[in-house]
Amino acid sequence: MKGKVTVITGPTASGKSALAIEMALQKNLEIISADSRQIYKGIPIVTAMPSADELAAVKHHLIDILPLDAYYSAALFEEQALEITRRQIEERGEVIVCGGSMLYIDAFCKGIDDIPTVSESIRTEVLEEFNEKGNEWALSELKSLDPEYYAAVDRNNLKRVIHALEIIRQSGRTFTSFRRGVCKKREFEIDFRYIDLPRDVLFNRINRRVDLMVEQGLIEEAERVYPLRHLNSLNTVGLKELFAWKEGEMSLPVAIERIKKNTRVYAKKQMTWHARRDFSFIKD
RNA sequence: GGGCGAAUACCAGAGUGGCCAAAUGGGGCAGACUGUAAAUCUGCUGGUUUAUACCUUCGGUGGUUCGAAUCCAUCUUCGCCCA
Repeated sequence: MKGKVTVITGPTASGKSALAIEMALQKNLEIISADSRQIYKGIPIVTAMPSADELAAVKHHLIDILPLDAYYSAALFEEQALEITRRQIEERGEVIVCGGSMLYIDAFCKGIDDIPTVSESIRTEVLEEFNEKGNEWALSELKSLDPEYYAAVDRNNLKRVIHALEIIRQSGRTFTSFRRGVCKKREFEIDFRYIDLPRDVLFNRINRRVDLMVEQGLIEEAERVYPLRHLNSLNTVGLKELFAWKEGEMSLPVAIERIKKNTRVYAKKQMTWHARRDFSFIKD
């Protein structure tokens, strides 16, 4: 089954969605969203989700479908996006993947290792033990259970250390044993398009878009989900700053400036990821 | 006109004789990253292509001292107070 996938990516606010929708309309295609936040329901404004009209005009997949407390991951994305891709290629021969979650794009194009999913019970078990015993424990535990990964991880990044411990406990094997890092072959052709704008142009777009979000009701949206603020899906630029404002940590104007700044930082991270990752394999 | 206080790196702001190229925060820049990734983590931010090295900095000038961002004199600017 040969087919073609146009992958549209780029930093936030670079105009990916508009381009994807334009292309979809032109060629009568559907869009698979590769966005780790737009996939959740209830936060359309912060995530700059396509408008209702746009969604009505072009079928979007993996967008606006998960409850805010649902677990999701790049691996799940790979699996689901590939499944949809297969169907779309059968039906239309082509599909568009569009989004700025670079890890998801990477997982889609190159694949991600098969690592067992950690059960809820083990997740909380490890977390509780960590809260009780602290960093030292986590590091020494990893050192004895998986010295190879211990040598490789950024030991300041406890989140990764803990994740490795979860995997080890879940599987009874080292985390290293799962980390193959091989690039999977895709049966379809990938037309990879990265939208690259001059930084000052992009940053102006970001600043304007944040103001626009506020006009569209960003603050109300944040207040609506405020009670759920501990959820990862809401640990998001545009919300966390408003949560901080709600907590009295900063004024509203400051919070809005912070959103702009953090969005710029986020865009830079996306640019760095793209610049440093090797997507050259796609060209052949 | 008189009195007092302040002047520090991009910004804010510590530092009040040597351990100061100067805390800390903000901002900026650069980077890591295969499992909630818009997350998480790291480095740099006076100059010298490398530096446990050298050079130039703490409003200006001139002093005191072995040594000054720190002390003295004076000038400038800015705040506040009395006229």
